[in-house]
Amino acid sequence: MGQIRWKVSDFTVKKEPRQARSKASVQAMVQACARILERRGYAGLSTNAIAEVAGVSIGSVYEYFPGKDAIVARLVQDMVAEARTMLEGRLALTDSRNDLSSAMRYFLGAIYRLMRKHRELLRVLVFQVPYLHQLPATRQLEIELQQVLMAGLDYTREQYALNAQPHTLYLMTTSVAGTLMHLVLVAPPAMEPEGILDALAEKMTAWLVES
Amino acid sequence: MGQIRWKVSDFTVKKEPRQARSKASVQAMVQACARILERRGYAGLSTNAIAEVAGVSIGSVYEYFPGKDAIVARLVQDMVAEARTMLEGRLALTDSRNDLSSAMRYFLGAIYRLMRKHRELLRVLVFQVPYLHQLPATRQLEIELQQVLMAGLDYTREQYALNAQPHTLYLMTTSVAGTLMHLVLVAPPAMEPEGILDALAEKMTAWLVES
DNA sequence: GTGTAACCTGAGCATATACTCGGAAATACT
DNA sequence: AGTATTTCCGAGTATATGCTCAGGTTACAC
Repeated sequence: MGQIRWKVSDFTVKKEPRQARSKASVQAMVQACARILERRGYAGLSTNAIAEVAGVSIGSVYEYFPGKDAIVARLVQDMVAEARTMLEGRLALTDSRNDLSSAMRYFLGAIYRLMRKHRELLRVLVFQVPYLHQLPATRQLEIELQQVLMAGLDYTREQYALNAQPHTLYLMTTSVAGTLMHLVLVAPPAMEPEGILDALAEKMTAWLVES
Repeated sequence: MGQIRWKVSDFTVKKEPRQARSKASVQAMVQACARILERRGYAGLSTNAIAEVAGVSIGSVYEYFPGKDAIVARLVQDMVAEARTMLEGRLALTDSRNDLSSAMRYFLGAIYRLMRKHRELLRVLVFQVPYLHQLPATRQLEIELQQVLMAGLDYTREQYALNAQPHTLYLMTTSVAGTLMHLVLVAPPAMEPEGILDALAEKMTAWLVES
């Protein structure tokens, strides 16, 4: 019963790199991890492969990570950090737009482009990495996205009379996530994403205003 | 580039079982596969483990399947078959209801309960099996769900003036999928599903009528 | 009953991957 | 320059998993 559990110790670093040389090595391992995941999938990820692609020896890998899962966790952590800074920047720009619908559309577009940029890597992380949901970085991303959304709502609440039912926010996030996931990872390229994002933004703002 | 590819030969049976004895063996292997996936995850799935849990020898496994992936494919195929018969039965009942909103709610509830029933297995299949989307059974399920939805719409179109934009159907399916996935696989049990399904059904019918 | 085909067995081989460890090389410190 | 610390190396070991094959057992047709 319940999901299979992983020890947190599997996801923490063994030793903190001190010199610039070792910092570069660690970075190379994480990058190599990303490239292998993109090209060979999670099943094709091994510590030996990471060492080879990163251009370091297998011994160095175990000097800083207890295993491949810790490297994946570090990779996810870095990606979440990138997403956070990017979304914060976009949100600052969004504030200047006083139209709720266009602000929503702008925000959706930003998230879509970010996901699109890491298409293959995201596909492997979501559909193949068993412990993704239990990673601290993943949980943190969910929390922060929630906070960003709430902040945006609080801001626009002063201008519009938003009447969000308790379930509306949940339906919004899960619906948007489902559509974006399908659009980026599953839908054929023939499907025009911009028009769909337009419609999605329109529907979501309608939920907020009319609910 | 693009996703990692699997050969179709990896998913087909090696030899068709003729006697009742061997049919039972094959069924036992598929069941064992399901139990192992639920309890140990995809990483814990091996042909040796399948043979042991199924109570047959490792040689018998390779008599009928080229590898574990073929057994997983067969398992998915069986689950899709179960889902199809169940949904067809429910759809027949749905026809008798003339209220669009309650029919939608009824259908969503049926899908939710079916997913809930196979919670852990579904989680592993969706989040860990790399080739799930490329399985014939998976693609077939998507097509059939689409057809079921279209049929339901055609039926109700005679009673309501449904004005579905080209993107509305896509947004509906992906949104519902996203919400159901989160509700079943991610959301904490504390979250009350029935109320959320109520709200979801209401929103979706609103999309169909007002769009 | 006898022969044939289907079915089953499991020890064993090949391969891949995780991970160690003794020691060399580079860097920092004084 | 001398010493300590950090970093790196990679052959080697342990283990797990995929998969084979020669031979035994069961079911069925005649």
